[in-house]
Amino acid sequence: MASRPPEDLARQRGKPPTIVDVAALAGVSIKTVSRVVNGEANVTDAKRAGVQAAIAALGYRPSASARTLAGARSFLIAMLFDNPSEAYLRDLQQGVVSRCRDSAYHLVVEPLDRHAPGVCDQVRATVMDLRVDGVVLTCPLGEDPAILSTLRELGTAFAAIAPMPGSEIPGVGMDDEQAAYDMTLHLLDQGHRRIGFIKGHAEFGVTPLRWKGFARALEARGIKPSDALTAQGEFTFQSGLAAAERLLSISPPPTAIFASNDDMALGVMAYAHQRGVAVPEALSVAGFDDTPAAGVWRPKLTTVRQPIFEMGFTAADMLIARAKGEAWSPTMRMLPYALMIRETTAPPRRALAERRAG
Amino acid sequence: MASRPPEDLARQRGKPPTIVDVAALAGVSIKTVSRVVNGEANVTDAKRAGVQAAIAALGYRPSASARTLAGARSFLIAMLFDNPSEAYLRDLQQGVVSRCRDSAYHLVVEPLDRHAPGVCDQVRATVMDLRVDGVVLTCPLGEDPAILSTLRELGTAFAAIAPMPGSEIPGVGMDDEQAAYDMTLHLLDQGHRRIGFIKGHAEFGVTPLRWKGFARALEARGIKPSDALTAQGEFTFQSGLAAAERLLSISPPPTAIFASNDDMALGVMAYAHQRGVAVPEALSVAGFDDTPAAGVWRPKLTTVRQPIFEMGFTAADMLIARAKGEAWSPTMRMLPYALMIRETTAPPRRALAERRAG
DNA sequence: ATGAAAGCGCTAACAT
DNA sequence: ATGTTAGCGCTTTCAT
Repeated sequence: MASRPPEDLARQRGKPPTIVDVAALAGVSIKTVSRVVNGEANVTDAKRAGVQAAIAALGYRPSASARTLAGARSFLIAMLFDNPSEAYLRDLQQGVVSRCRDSAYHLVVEPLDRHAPGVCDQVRATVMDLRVDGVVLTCPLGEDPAILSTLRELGTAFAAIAPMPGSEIPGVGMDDEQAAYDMTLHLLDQGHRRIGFIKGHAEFGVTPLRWKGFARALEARGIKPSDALTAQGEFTFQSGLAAAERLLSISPPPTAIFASNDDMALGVMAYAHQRGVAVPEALSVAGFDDTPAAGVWRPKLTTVRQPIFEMGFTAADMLIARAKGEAWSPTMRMLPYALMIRETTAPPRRALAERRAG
Repeated sequence: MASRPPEDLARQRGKPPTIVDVAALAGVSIKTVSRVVNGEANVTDAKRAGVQAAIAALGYRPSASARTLAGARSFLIAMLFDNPSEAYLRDLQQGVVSRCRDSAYHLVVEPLDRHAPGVCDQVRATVMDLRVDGVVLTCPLGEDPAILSTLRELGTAFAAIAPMPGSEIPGVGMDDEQAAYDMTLHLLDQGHRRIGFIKGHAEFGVTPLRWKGFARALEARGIKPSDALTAQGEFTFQSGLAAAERLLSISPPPTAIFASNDDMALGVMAYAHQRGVAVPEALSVAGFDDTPAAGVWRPKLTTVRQPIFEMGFTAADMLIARAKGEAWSPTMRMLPYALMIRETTAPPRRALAERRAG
């Protein structure tokens, strides 16, 4: 008997169209359809147009599984994360997905607990089950030796968000140190001399960077960074609040506090509120990130705008380009940041008084 | 020549192990390996153990693509969303992924703009590219006719988060109306009589439900809900702040405000702070959701705890069960909620004075 | 510039 | 209880 029975009829309704259906409609071989779908050369314009028409008519979309099995790519990017900031995560996801859409890629998310015993197995499972084409490592996962070595062992491409500069880890970041330097200068320029600083979570690579930028700016103006005016935070609202409590209890208290991220800066503002300390009149506050909340709270927070969406977009771009076989330069790309000077920073009272007198 | 050349040697390093490698190592056929992997019957304990040992030794994980192509499932769940609350989204994702892990399933995320012209194509692309086994519809997507019909057309199973009760949409939710009723009763019991209410975004199904619960509780105590004390919100901090401004400008002002979600309740607190209105002394505030911020702000927000993580978990569970061929009852599952009575609700001043007098 | 044929790694249907 | 065989829908050679 013939080896292809009522196949084509059976396809009428039910399962989605395949490359065979498209080829039949367009009157070409499946290889030509494949060429058109993948934007390859060696197809005449007429045939290409015909195939495209057939694809549109059938609403054809190639099966990612079949492509994965036959080819070498899965059309899947995985994003690994263990980060406390929901807003940060959302922006990143949005950036990655936005890049994925143009190339029929999709984003698989993998929330992790980096201190749990089974993390590496989790990572291995995701990569091996899905054969993902690349992995986006949300900070601080790009600094995790266990995860990094798991990925390298698997031979999976990855791009870290804000990896340590000079660490040779491919990824996307910004100049955290310079940004912190700039923001500190802004505070200094307003006349602040006693500036409190809240460090980020110790496990994040950006934490020492932001601190360094802060300290360098102080020193540029002949001020020695003081331990008393430095508090350890964890990038959470709660830890910012606690740090503010400590910082504002010393005397004389700082006239400004620079927190290593917005969530902590918001915690500082909440504590100041509680204590009746007026912001920015009695205390200036600066943050880092420019989360949605920063622009919405009153007074509006002065902060550093991180290009989070763009970082996600760029990381996905690197990974997809590599999967397509384009040149892969495992380097760190730097994106521009911006100081968002809003309402929480102003000259300190004393400086104000002196200026009036002067 | 023999038809299987140095295949097995070539596999030494490089590509991941396949079912053939496992079968060879265990000395069984690939079908037996498949049976073990899929937990099917008809394998002796000895063989099963041998296969499991081989799997462990090789670090074998079945290729999802191959399984998809051969079988009928993709081991992928997609989550579609267009929701303003980052914290909500994160909890949901965590819930879904947590259920996925036991079954080698993974989560694909698809942020959408439900008012954009191309949404349905986006949905179609995700489902067709990946042949996802199920879709989680984050509210308010479970009420979007266009998305719903696209999914039905595609024959894709879906579970909505908080679909309208009685709408026949399968999913997971809680009794929003009853929860709002309970919270309102709490306010009433404390002596409040003039209670402001901030409605949620008009496009969300829960919005009229929460309002109804509020109104029903008022009426149970002989109070007529008043338009003047009702404000329209959009589930954002900003809209809560604006609503508070309007509500607190009428005279006499309400002694309590019940916001339809936490972000808006936080906006109310921020406005009250700005105006020097003490919470809860001069104004009680209640929210809905129990986001992380609710337990961390001072004073801590009284709110309704939504089982968001559990909803995600359950939705994934329904979808995975269906994909496995288990019984699929396209119904709405109800999960329990809880009142979190914290620090932002207290008897109103006048009531306090009366009690003292009494 | 185009196509034919051979798998990719699995599961399903059917032996045994 | 176990194994054999035929695809799933594509991409990859390799012809033409």
